[in-house]
Amino acid sequence: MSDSDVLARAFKALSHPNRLEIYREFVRYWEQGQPASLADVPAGCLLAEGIKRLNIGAPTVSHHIRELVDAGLITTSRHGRQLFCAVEPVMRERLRLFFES
Amino acid sequence: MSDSDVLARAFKALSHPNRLEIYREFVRYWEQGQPASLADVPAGCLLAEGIKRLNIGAPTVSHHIRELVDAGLITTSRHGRQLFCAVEPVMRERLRLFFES
DNA sequence: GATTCAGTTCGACGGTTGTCAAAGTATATA
DNA sequence: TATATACTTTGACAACCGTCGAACTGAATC
Repeated sequence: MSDSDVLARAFKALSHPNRLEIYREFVRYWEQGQPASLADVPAGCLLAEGIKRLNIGAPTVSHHIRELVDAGLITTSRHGRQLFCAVEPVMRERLRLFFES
Repeated sequence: MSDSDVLARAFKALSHPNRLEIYREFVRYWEQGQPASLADVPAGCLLAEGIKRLNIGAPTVSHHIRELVDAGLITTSRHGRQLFCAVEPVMRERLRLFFES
């Protein structure tokens, strides 16, 4: 896959307002050094609020998250029945560099 | 329009490999301090090569350029019958900052 | 083991997108 | 004025996308 294809795929993943908002929510947690779960978690790292506000169903969120993963923008890990998502810093830096002149 | 909507629209404009390649071609000229024309120009600032290689028709290129303009990524100016395109630095910087942590 | 919970997969539907051919517009040139 | 150039507009069509409801999976809890 060419460089342009990789970048275009990442931009496509961020090209829908809802998906972009989901990514931003993960960035917020990531900047605090915490992964985010899709559901409420007792101790601090709850994600739900930002995503619940979007008013989209669970299947749609699941679909969006897979696109973010496939584009290399985030990674996921499973703890019990919860899915935790974390920003992929290498791709983030790669995208930042694309806009640097 | 919200911040996320503006960003999502810009990412959408860059989400297709052909359109991304067109934008990159403009960036190349812009970094040399030159606007780029869609057609061959005798004196240096010819754009054609990069875009011709994509093998898409003129109507499609025209359509892609309008999307880049509408997304605020480039500006255009007309000189005679040629259209010159230049990167919009403010939007470029805004996108760079989005990926800065 | 039955039930709840957190997320996934499937199938479907309406809306959007990338592309082209054909026709159109506006500017330059002969 | 006639012709060529450099796009643009229109209309069409296949492919793709975001969303949902319904059914499913696997892990926790009763």
